[in-house]
Amino acid sequence: MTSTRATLIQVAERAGVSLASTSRALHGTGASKAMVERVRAAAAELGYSADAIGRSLRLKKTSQIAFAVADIGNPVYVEIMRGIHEVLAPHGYRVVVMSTGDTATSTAELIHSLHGGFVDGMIVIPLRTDDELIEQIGQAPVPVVVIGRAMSDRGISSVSTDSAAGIGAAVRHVVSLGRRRIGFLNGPLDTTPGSSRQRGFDEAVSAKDFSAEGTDVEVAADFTVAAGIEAARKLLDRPHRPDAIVAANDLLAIGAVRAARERGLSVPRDVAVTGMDDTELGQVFLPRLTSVSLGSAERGRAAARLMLGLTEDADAPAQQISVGTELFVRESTVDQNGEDAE
Amino acid sequence: MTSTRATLIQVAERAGVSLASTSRALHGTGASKAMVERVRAAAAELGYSADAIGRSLRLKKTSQIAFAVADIGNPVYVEIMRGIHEVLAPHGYRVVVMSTGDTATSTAELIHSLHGGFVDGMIVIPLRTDDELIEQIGQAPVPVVVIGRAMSDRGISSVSTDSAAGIGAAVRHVVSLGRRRIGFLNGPLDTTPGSSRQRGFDEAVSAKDFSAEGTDVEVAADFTVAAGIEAARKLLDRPHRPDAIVAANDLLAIGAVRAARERGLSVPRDVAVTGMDDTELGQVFLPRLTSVSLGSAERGRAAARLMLGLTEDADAPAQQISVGTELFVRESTVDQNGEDAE
DNA sequence: GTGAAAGCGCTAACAA
DNA sequence: TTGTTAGCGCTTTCAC
Repeated sequence: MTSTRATLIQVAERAGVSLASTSRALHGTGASKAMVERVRAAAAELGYSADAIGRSLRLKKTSQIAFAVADIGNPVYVEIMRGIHEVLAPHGYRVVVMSTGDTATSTAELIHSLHGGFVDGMIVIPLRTDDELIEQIGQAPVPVVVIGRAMSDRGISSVSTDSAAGIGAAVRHVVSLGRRRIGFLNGPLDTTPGSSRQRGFDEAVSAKDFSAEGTDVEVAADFTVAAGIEAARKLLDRPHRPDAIVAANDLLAIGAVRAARERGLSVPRDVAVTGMDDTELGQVFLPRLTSVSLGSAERGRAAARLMLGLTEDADAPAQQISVGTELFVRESTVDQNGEDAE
Repeated sequence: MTSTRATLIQVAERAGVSLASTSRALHGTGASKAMVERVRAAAAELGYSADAIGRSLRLKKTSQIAFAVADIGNPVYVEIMRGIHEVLAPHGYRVVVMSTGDTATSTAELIHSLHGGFVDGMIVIPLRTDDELIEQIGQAPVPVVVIGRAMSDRGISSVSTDSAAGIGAAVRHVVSLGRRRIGFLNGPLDTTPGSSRQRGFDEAVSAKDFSAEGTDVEVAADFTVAAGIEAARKLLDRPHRPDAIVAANDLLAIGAVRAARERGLSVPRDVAVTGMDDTELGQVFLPRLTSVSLGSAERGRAAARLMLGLTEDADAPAQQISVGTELFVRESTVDQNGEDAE
């Protein structure tokens, strides 16, 4: 950790040519073969690497994109980040992680911090999307892509997924399995995911081909296993116990499985359980969770691609990408071979 | 996304004072109260925010720290990153995520990229630590903190954890439960975690107070559930089947539970299983996994603190922090109330 | 206490 | 093709 970095001026002196020629020979165009050769050699001898800051100042481009999220650590967000990184890294962009979690920073503050000019754009997953946020994004000095609700009608590029449709798929799946009473285990209704999933359930059970006998709804305090256990107990203790529980995410679904086991109920025999997000957690759970994938990595990739477009033309019209959902059927709804399903 | 950012010069003009005074009034010292007032007002009117790049160039400080890891997405790494972020963010540092995963970039290349000068330091978790890597780190133009093996004797600040001792704790735990035959389910031996955990197991079973009847060892192809199932099957199919399996991480432990269920064995009654890393995955698994915490978040925090020290004095002597391990006893070894333990 | 000016490392417009 | 020079936005000597 002792070596000092060489500057372009030093390379120029070493090569015995001008600063401009040196710059051109290394990055730009219009340098003779001999010049390139000469400068390259000098640069190599000095172990030269272009200074990112000097370059940024001149080019007005940081080659950095921020990824802002409430709680880095949430498996779904991590998966999204992976997708973002996968697309941006090959284009020379670095990903700066910003989190509202550990400091008392709000999403609005994160967006405001963009005025510092340390990134060329921001991909954000807001917990709630209200008018104030939309306003904030409109004021942002760099392109912002939102993952969550569709917002292109408000002039903001966004990536969404039809979680409502995903809930519908889960409901139809358990009904097709012959389940008669469907419980819906949702998270807080005042969140974006909570409200859209509720809508999905309501639509699914009011469809004319919905053939089950009845439904029950329980709202957990948040999207965690603990809250899921709590709420699932209530669901299972209803006079007419559900024989299927559609949960709004995998953590709630795991809570539902636990609550069922507490009561000596077998999953999926007595009660089928579905999750949402298709996390690794759910995939290795016992029983493996039937879950609706919202294409997390793909949402990240899509957002990153939108961002790449915006970095080229910040005033391009707002785009809107919807990533499809997919139901993965596993042991928590279908006893696949009887030996390890419960 | 249309607003343009004001520069310090504009603020100076607006306030009708010099550039120097403006800068001093906003950040520095030695400005009169009236001046501060005046400049603040002008800055507020223009919505001024200092440009991070111009500032960096002048101060030779980016306020960014890189976090480099093979595979962002690994839950353990995510937890570490959370710890890092938690410590660095309040100090005004941003965290830049670098991953060797999706591009063909090696750890060595990531370290080399530090010559670009876009961060003030790097926290890295190398997959393998050989002499070449140590050499590379010695050449790095900014402070580097390694999470993994202890390396302060090589002049590199590092954070480690005694996973060998952790395996020992797990072994003693199952023995204290009265288990007679202990199986060790390890991951690849040519990795840093694999080799130290093997050492831990060997030491534990050769201790003179080790009172079990026998041991078996199986090495999985990698640290995943699938590989764990595979290797655990072999362990369970031995002539003298183990009544306890100590796994080298939570994913392998989950594989062991699965393999046991396949054979109609009950966990923990027929076979007790322990994991390592104490991931959320293990905590919500069914049965909840007894696991040895290696203090992931704390390792991240410790590394971040070391880094903060190094940013103040890059030539300070290399420090070495060891984060303690802790055994969390849960349902996979102790049937806690009979109702939901398996 | 305040202002003028230099310069961090780089690229690009302009001149030769 | 090559060199000279200005300037990106900022902080900090240095004079006053």
